[in-house]
Amino acid sequence: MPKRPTSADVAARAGVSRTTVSFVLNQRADVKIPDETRQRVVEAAQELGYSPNASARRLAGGRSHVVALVLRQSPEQVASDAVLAETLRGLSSAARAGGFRVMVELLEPDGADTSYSSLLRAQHADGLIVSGPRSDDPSLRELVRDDFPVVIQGSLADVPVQSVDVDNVAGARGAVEHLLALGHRRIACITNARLVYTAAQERLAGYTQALAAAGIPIERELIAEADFDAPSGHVAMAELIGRTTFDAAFVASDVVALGAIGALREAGFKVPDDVSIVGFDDIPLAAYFDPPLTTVRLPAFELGQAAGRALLERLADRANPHRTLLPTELILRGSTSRRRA
Amino acid sequence: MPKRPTSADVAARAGVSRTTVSFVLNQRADVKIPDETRQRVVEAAQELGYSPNASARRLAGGRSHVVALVLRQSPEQVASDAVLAETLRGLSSAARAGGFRVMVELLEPDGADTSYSSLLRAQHADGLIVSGPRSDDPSLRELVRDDFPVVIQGSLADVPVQSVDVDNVAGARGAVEHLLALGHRRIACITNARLVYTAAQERLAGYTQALAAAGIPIERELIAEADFDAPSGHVAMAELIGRTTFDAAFVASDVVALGAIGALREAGFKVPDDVSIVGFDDIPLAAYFDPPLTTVRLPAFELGQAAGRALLERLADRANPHRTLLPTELILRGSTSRRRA
DNA sequence: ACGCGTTACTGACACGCGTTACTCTCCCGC
DNA sequence: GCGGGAGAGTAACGCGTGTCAGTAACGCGT
Repeated sequence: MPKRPTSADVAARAGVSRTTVSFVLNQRADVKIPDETRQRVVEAAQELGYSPNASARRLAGGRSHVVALVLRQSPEQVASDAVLAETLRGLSSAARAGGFRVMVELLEPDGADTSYSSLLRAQHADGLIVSGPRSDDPSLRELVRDDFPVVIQGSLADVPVQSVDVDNVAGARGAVEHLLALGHRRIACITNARLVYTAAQERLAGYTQALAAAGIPIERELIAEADFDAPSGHVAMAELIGRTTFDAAFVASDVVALGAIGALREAGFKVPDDVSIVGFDDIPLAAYFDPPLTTVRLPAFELGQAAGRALLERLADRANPHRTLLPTELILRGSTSRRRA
Repeated sequence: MPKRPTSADVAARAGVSRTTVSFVLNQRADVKIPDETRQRVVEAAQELGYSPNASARRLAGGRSHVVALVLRQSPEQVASDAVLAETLRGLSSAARAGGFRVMVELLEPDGADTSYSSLLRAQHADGLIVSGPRSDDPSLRELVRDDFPVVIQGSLADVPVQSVDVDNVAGARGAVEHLLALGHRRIACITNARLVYTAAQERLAGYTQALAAAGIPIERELIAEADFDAPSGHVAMAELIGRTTFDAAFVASDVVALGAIGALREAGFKVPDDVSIVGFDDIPLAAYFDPPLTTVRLPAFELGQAAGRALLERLADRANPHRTLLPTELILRGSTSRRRA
């Protein structure tokens, strides 16, 4: 491994001082450097293959130019999170645009491993994006209290912190309204996760709002909880089938919906002829389910990007909205049809 | 944001020198410090909520204790890479065990954006794991030439660098042998990606090896190329159907297989009655396809972990094998059946 | 000749830590 | 009484950069 050149090497080669090198390479507008000198420095740096040492830069500058994405989810959840990759892409894109790099911190589930706060305290990162937070996360509250730059991806009602999320309520409401418009009246709901997760609560709220607006009473027995993955969707749907009847279901996650559709098939129901299904997320495979899944598109890339931008603005001390909600879009495919006469 | 305490603050509070603080907190075995003093320092650090500044540490120590994962894939590829999350988890787990953190660098596709080499040159990271490399990547060759710590996840024939991968050839061969054992003789193959990707080449090689071993000639028209996602699988299968006949197919990716199954369904073929299908990857949803997909399990978590470990060993200058191949496992589900008499 | 402003730079410090070489004290053996 | 060694700890340097205060040279008006 060859010794890396330092700014002093560049300075020597260009015949100027280290300070000048710094000025030139950082393009400081408030210092006048003639083009001729500037040129010499740039060339010298080029020839030596110089790139400034990140650590030294951070130490001197006080900022790391790194943002960290903290994933506060269980392994199963991460594994079945079909949109994580897209979100990460969005975040990465936003970070890059601001000259930041991205770190990822995967936490062990319900571990006392709240070590991620050390990311900030050790200045490993300048800011954090916390995904899938639980309200019972003490170190998150602590960070917020100490006014560290944190953006939550998701929502957390009672913590005063900036957050970015998709409009789960409106998305779910739209999905159910679609089913209503098709003439369905007995509409079941399978949540995407247990109701300790706010996203699950919100999507359920969208469901109840839509029904309420249509003057349809909410029936407890039409609602079942799933838990992120397809197996839980299978179980939930099997329960519903054994418990009551319905001619449509809003399943608040495509992955869960796939499991649910399997249960329907096993019970002899056809989708959408016997039961219409609307999912949520629009994972890439949803269009290839059998039947192709009507679902609510979650703008995953944009979500990551919005979170990144929000954090960067926070870091730049610019005022910005406390909460950003991204719109969803209903994607019509083959898993819903008009209620049979 | 409160001012963070430094080691000098801890030293003052404990009534010792900064050096002693450093010795104690780094648990240096070669320096004798009485327990009583040690205790005082630890307490002082605790009370102040001290955590050492990562940048300063790196600068002084010369190592960043960060590894970076470079994803050299197109957005579509990343989005449909169902195992990325798992791989990341594995890498993260290995890194954490070694006291490292993980950075992620998503590259724009075929961009001249080879900036990731700056990750190392700027000492942002101590080592790199490059996923999905293309052989035509100049900056990768450059890094290898300069002897930077790089581990490739995947394979790259003519670049002398350490690599970790799943045994694609054996996995594919096993899949096809399974089809042969069921009595199938006309077996089609749809690749998981274009053949510029080595993984696609290898899986295809497994297919041809299995056929060759069974004394079955390879027919060009039984082979079609897909491109990571379900739509491409749909197209590829439609082409095959229009071109020839077969009673089984090895589809070298579950995601692609889902698209392929859709095409079969549209053409009026039943899986597995008319055509048996074996996939590859065992994505979490594979068990919930209709029919549940027989496939080759790719140990994604272990792959990430192995890559992380390999890199860490490299960084510790320990000798280690040049190439690690992880075994796959054939998962039998419902998409394959014995050939009809 | 002198003051003054401008241009084009540079010297030196700060950032927070790891680490080497060194000091000081105390005690032990002779 | 004195050399020597172990124990306990420290001063000081170096890592590579950003940045402020400062300076030398020069032009220009009077």
